Amino acid sequence: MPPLGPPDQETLDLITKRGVAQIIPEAEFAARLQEGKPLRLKMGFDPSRPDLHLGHVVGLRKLRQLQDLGHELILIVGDWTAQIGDPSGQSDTRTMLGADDVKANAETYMRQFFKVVDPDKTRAVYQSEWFGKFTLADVIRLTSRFTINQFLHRDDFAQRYRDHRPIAVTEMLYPLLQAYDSVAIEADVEFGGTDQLFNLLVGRELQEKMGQRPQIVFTMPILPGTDGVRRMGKSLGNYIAIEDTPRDMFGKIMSLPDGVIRLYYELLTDASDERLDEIGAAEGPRRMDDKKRLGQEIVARFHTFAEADAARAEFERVFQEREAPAEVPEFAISTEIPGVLTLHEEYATVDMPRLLVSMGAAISRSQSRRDIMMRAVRVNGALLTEEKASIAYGSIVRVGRMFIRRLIVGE
RNA sequence: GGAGGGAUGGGAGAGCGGCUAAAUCCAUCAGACUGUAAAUCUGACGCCCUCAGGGCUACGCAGGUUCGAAUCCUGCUCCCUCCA
Repeated sequence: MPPLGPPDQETLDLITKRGVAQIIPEAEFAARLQEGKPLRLKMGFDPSRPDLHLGHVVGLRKLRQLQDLGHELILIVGDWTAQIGDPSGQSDTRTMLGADDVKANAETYMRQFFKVVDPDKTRAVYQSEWFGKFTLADVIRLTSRFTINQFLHRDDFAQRYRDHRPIAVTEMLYPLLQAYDSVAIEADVEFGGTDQLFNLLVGRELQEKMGQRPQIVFTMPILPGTDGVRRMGKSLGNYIAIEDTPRDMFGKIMSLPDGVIRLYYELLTDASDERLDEIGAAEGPRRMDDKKRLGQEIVARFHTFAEADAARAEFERVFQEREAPAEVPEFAISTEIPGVLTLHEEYATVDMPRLLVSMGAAISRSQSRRDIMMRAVRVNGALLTEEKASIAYGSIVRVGRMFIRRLIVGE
């Protein structure tokens, strides 16, 4: 590893300005980068939710940039905090994950994680390394360092308190545990979304109280999900997963409201500031082209360039030209399949609503009927209006935009 | 320990004896349009059937009152707030 030199101004700007919400205190962060030794970068991870999406990638890219300067990432596997649940989420009671589940989830997580972050400069540690040994006395000592008043200032708590909505005692513990993690690993910088600000600051304060150099707090903007409004999150169903197929990843990006494209470029790519301004100002077809390029770039990062190009071509073909995709999944029919009435030499007579359920196009016959009534079902491009139909083998059945299958004869 | 409030469809949230498969909003799905799986507009949105009609389930759980209950009563379970 080359000796750590201070970053040049350009790199420093990229790290501290681009896709950053707040660095506290900023001057000190710059100073620490000049110290010439690897900083310990801290990032937490909730092992009950091992699926990474683009919202996480914003932070991971930042970590990567710093790793490339020689700094070291310490990933905290939050096997204890996961049981509490972060207050910023909906307050659902969590069940305790078994050690095996945690481990399996952690592995899944790492597989995705290292698509962005450098594994050679990453160390994963489990909270149970220190909390496993914690005694009640330790807990009391820890809690005694803060007041309820401080915690009630946290936005989320303040709001709920004002609205007379519940705040669980354990929720108070969450920031404390997270803060103690920083002490345990002697973190130099902790990263999180802007919603994490409070927790990160508690860590900073606790370190100071315990005689350590307080960590820098580094927050990043929250990436909106595919609805363009709410934060990207698995529970909200508006996420683009790192492991989505190229087709889905591209499609989901195309389904983003136009208004957030610029932000996506800003938080997820290295596009120059000039380019960002262009994107913000683009109108008409150019806007769409920017969106397609974004899709390609992101698909390429998590898959390959070839797949990215293919995803774009496929999208244009299927959704713009309204043609059948290059590869249509097949569905084999036989008399065993509900909805198939009789098989003839070259065609089959079918009960369409029932067949569509068998094919997975709809969850119930009622739903299928509605689809047919709403003119959403086509066979080889021709609108299907009757429930009883004769369909030639090899026909392409399409329901809406997304569902498409070729019928073949199977055993 | 005391007082009070609540549990309704994927979510939020109306309804408070029949006109309620249950307003409205969000989400979802479809159609039109288009420059996209953008935006906008329109429509659908429990399940089943021999389907312009019919049937069966459904408003925390279990009973009850009633010709009829998400709506009233009783008992349970769970949740929340406030006061101490």
